[in-house]
Amino acid sequence: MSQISLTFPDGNAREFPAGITPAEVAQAISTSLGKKAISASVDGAHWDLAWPIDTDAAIAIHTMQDDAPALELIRHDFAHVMARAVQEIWPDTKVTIGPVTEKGWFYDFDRAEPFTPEDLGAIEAKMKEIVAARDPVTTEVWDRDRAIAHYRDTNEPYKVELIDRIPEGAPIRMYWHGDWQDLCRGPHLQHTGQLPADAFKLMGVSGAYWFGDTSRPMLQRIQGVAFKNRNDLKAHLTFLEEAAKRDHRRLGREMDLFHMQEEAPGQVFWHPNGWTIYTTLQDYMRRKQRAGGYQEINTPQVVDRKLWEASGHWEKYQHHMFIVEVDESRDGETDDAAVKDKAQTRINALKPMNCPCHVQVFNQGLKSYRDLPLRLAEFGSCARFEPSGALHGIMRVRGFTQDDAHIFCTEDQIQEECARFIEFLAGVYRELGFPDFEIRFATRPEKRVGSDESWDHVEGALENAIKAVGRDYVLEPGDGAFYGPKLDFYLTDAIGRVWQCGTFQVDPNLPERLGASYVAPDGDKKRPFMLHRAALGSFERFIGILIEEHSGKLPFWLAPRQVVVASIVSEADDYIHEIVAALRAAGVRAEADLRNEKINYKVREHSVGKVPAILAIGHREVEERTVTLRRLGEKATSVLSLDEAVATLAREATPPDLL
RNA sequence: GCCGGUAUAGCUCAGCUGGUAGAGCAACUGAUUUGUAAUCAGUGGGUCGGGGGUUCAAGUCCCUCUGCCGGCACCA
Repeated sequence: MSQISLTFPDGNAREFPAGITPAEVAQAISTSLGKKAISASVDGAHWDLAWPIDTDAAIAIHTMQDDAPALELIRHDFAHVMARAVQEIWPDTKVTIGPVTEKGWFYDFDRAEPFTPEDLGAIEAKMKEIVAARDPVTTEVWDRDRAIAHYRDTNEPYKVELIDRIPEGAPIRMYWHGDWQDLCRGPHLQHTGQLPADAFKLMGVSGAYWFGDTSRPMLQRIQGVAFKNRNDLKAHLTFLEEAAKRDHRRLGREMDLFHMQEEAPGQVFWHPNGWTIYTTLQDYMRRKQRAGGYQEINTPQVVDRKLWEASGHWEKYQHHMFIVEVDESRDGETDDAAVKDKAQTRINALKPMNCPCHVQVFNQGLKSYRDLPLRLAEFGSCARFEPSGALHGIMRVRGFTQDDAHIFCTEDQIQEECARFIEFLAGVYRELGFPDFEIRFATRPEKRVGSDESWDHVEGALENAIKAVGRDYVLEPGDGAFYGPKLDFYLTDAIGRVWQCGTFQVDPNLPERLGASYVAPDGDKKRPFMLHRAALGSFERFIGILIEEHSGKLPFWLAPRQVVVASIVSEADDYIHEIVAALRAAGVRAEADLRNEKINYKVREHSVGKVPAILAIGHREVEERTVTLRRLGEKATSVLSLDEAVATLAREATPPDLL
């Protein structure tokens, strides 16, 4: 038998007979490692202890101490244990796939009857039995025909499909957890008793399409989470509870920011507090854009279908548009049948995006190459008929306002404009408290318009721009629009969710369709490029992210209610009016709380309401012309003179770009 | 859009196998003038999401529509 050389993490190499398994390697190193081993890395691949190694390789033996492989095995084996439990309880259930997810796993099933939330308890109980049984996990490689025949016999059509998807030459592995058998690429633990029976939880049932294919019947997905021990599970469940407390939908109600209702699904009714955040943010963006060389415009909401036909949206995007039909004969308010016969209905659509309207502005008058780059910005209110299942608070809505702009420029100006925009966006994000963001670079898709030379040039411009400003990017090959590449900018919020906010798209197509042109130096008319870009994305989503990021405790300058001046005794009322007036004159959003309540009550109420500063005023403050300041979330208080307090708070109320 | 769940007072929720609705907080009224996360007492408040059906009787059972929640799909 031939020998192979295995190199360990410490750099030492040892000879072993070919076909040795990691289990045997671990045993050869020491009996205790042989007992503790759960899997291995072989040339970087996660390797089952039972798989033979046939060639020279770098090897590392993993134990439960190694978090990443341990968690992967735990979650993966739980997926199988759950599928086995389900099939033991409901033998008519067909199994499909069950991959590991970020905190656990899911497994999709095909069963006529829906799983109920109550069923989850029964499944969990059965899973614990399987763990307690300490059933061995074993594996074999089968040939394709045998595997297919097996799954035909056992009436598991999804597994047959899966085998068809396994590329020629790749091993088809069968695993057994006790007597229960599944097709799986592995690796796995050695027996079910290695699973922590007190560190998993089934989280729910939902629908899911087989490989995302909406034309197929829906499967039922059961999701679970699993950790190495009970404490980690508890920590995760606590984290979920905390996340729920900072949910913008909950805080939106508690802080009286906005509401939504049935008659306008996916659209926001902003209350005074919420609208204060919105306008403060908008004022900020307006100043930033002006400083960044943008000119602000405003364009119509309701636009005749003719424009959408010209832009291509009518053909490609109609299902997402709110269509408005207007009978123009209504003008005369007549009942005259003859007039009604002549009635003409006109079909309009609410704009789902601003770009076609911006081209109309560009097209007015004659543009020269000297006008380029021309940067037209609009806080553009858009309406999109998003599918009902996509709606989510104010993060995914049907009516929203973008901090949109379109830059009309020449091909040679794209790189410079892209770099400028990335710096602009980075500055905005930094000032808004998001110094870190991710750029995803989406390149040419299969179906596209334009020559390869043109794509080469434009993609190169974007890549150079990213490099020029010293940023990294994640490449998303083939994800660009059919007319040009794009950059998307992603923020991660305080609970780890990733949101797309900013975008930068290169578009030679729409200027072409809508006949935009400029006069070039040689006197010829040429097509400009159009760059679609947004930094915040939409005010609605961005405010939702801000709320969740800060658990409602917004930075002082953005807080809708900045200071409450609360009386301890009613003799302080006159002085409090004076304080409030002084703060307001200095640009601070201040209000008085003169109610006949104890200071404890007021402090609690305004703390719950996330007011960043409370000034408590009693006899002492009146006499000394001071204020006692208490910051949100802090127990300590500090005494300041009135002038000091106004100066300090006024400074804090100043937006970051004006400091 | 699809699968599942869900809808009771302003909010959070209770209401068992059908017998015409309750609590806490909030609101309102009164008393209390109070020193940093809930002062006390009293009062009012709900066609139980909409529509239809079964039944002597429906918040409760059935159908349907709508919204919301969790996923899937979508987010050129």
